Amino acid sequence: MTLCNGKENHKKTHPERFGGGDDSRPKSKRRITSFDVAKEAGVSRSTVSAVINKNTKVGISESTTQKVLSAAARLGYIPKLAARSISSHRSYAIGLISCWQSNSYMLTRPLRGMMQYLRQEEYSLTLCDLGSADMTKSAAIAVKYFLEGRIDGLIIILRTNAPEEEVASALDLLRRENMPLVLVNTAVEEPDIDEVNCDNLHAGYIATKHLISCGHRDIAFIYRRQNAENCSLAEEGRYRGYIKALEEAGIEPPEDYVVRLPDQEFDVKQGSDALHYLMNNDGARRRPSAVYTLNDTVALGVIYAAAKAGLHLPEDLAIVGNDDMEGSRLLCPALTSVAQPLQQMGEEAARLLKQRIEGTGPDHPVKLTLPCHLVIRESCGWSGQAEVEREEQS
Amino acid sequence: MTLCNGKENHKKTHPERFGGGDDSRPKSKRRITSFDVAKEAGVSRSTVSAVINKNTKVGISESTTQKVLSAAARLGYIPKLAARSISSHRSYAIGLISCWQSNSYMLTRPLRGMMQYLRQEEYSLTLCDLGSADMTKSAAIAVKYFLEGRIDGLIIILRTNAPEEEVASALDLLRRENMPLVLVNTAVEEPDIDEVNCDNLHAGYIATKHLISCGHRDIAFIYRRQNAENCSLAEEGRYRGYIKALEEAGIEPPEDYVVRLPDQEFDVKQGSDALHYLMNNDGARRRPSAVYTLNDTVALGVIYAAAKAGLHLPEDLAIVGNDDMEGSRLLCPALTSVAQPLQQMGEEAARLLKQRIEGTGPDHPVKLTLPCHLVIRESCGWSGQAEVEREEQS
DNA sequence: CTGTTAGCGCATTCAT
DNA sequence: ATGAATGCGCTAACAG
Repeated sequence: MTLCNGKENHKKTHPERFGGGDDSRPKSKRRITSFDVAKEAGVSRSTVSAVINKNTKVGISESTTQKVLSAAARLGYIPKLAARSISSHRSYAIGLISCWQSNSYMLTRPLRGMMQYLRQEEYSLTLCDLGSADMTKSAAIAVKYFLEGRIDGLIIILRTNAPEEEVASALDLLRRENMPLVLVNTAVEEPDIDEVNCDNLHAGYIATKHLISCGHRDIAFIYRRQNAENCSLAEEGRYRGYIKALEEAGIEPPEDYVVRLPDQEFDVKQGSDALHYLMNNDGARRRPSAVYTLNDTVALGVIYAAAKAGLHLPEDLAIVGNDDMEGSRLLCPALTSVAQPLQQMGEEAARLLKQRIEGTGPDHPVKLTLPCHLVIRESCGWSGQAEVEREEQS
Repeated sequence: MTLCNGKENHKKTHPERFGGGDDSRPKSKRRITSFDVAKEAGVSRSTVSAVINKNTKVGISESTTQKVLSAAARLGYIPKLAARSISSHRSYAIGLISCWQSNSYMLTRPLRGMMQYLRQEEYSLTLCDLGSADMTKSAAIAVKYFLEGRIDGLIIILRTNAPEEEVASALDLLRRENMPLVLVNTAVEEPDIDEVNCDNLHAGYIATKHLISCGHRDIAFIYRRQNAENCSLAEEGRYRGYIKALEEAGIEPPEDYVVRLPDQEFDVKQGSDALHYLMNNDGARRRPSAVYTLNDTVALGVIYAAAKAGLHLPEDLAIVGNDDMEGSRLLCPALTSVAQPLQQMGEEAARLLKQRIEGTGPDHPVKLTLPCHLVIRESCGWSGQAEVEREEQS
């Protein structure tokens, strides 16, 4: 009878899979348990458990620790997670919900950071739901996993434009079960939950400041807001940074250079539309000589439209994007863009969640804000160096 | 004392999270167990277990089944996975290894199919390793998860150009533990393992046939092979389809129109290089009027290079890509491409794996080959309709 | 500092 | 067709 394999007709179906490997790694019939390790090391099972779990509450002598560890290694002992789980009430797995589709860099980059961190911490990552239109449904899945004991906590990667009420009701569902939670990219401030964001105000600030450094004064800003009250923190932050940089340079924030896109999926077409709007301005002032867009996809649309309108970049129009999307460096001209530390955000989110799960976190909700930096390429005609370094360090 | 939450200093740190939700969903101190359901339904625990697990081996009367089900629903009974796991030797989770980076469509599209299917089958998905350069390392992680009892089986999404020996040794590691396995995108044929692929021969065939239908006879093919012996099945298949279509049309396969890229990461630059090679051909024959490339990224490079060389697409050069990458429809001209049924491949892989885990699969290894279809856009100048439909149905 | 005892919640024999 | 007993492998509270 083979381990963890209820049906043995595998043996009949794939005889090749059972051929010659048995002598190289002698498979005992029985699973190695903590009992075996205890016997081998000449101690008790609870001592083994304490050593394996690095339990500091009960002091184990160094020599005993080594005895147990070497015995475990000798026997190839791998603790059964289900058994640990049933008595420790932990699954050593965390769940992930992303409001972004599975191919979005807003998911994949943080994901890398999470996996890297969790692997070294002996946690695994279970996908709950990706790119769902209905956050409440996603939350329900996570709740089920939590109640089953599949996951110990949850990271949620939010969209900046997620409907406020939907987020609130989804979070309530999770709070009700007292599930450890960390939010990445918070759209709405939740005072009682750990959050990891990047410094969007600074993003808008360094982007705009760079354009000013390149000699521009007529700088447009393209973003999106749901409505006057309910705008996403991320985009509003970038807007405020844009305003701040202009004001510092003594430029009056030009209201008719600010384009508010309708609230829908980002698309290159939105960028084209925005540029057309800016070009056909009512003539009260010059057309902008530079644009900062809330992301690179929209910037791509601006580039397309500008090329079609016969504008040469960056001479006729300078442009800065946001997010440093893959592919932005391949554009003509290669796009200057504000990079978010997405991988690091994922790692920090995982770290915070682990602390919450294990109760080792601070007594107050943690609000992490990580710095962005500017990736300078060709789309603004910048040729300097010093400025670059200064911005990147900040 | 709250459920599944060892530390209660949460209560101290986030008092808001414990405020008013308690009356809406009365949380009993104790977890609802099968014992409670048995008592409520007036039956025994084993009956509850049999009903919940739809165990057909032991016959339960319809009326008892209903009694149990309604009692379970009334109490909000959610079986503890760890407990089920410890006695059933199943985790109801499957693992995923992808040789592709987390943002690659070769991972994300199948992933959608898997998650959708697994959710309805009450399995969860645990990420083992994504985009690792070292498959043996990935396999070691999966083995650990399997031995811990975190996962019941594994789906591996392979790269077409993964080194043969590395794949073999990684698979040996997995086979040795007798782990249920399904391969997506097999680079090397493994006679004893279930595999899901798309019909790459047909992909090359319909792409080339389409170009012939557009009136082209001088058709180049850009692909990549590691060496003469060890070439990936996927790319070799596309090559064979290309040859087949040419031969059917009475065109002699032109050896100097076949470009073999060096074995490295795909890049637009490779596409540019390939076109330059084709353009500077030794003059023994005309330059090709059409190109089929093994994927859209390389096609993008060809488009760039063609534009720089002053060629107008599709008049001067027609082009068909492969994979129908996101963004290919946004190119100028919008790229005609062979689409793989990646999402469906993921779903089928999950289905096969579940069968293997539960021992309900066929007695022989399953080799699924799913059809590709051509997505016709502007890059070949095609204006017909009938051909499109025909290809898509095949 | 270490060993003994007692569950955890479920699936799975076997009896009935 | 159903119920009672047994064990899965581990952790945690205790006693020594």
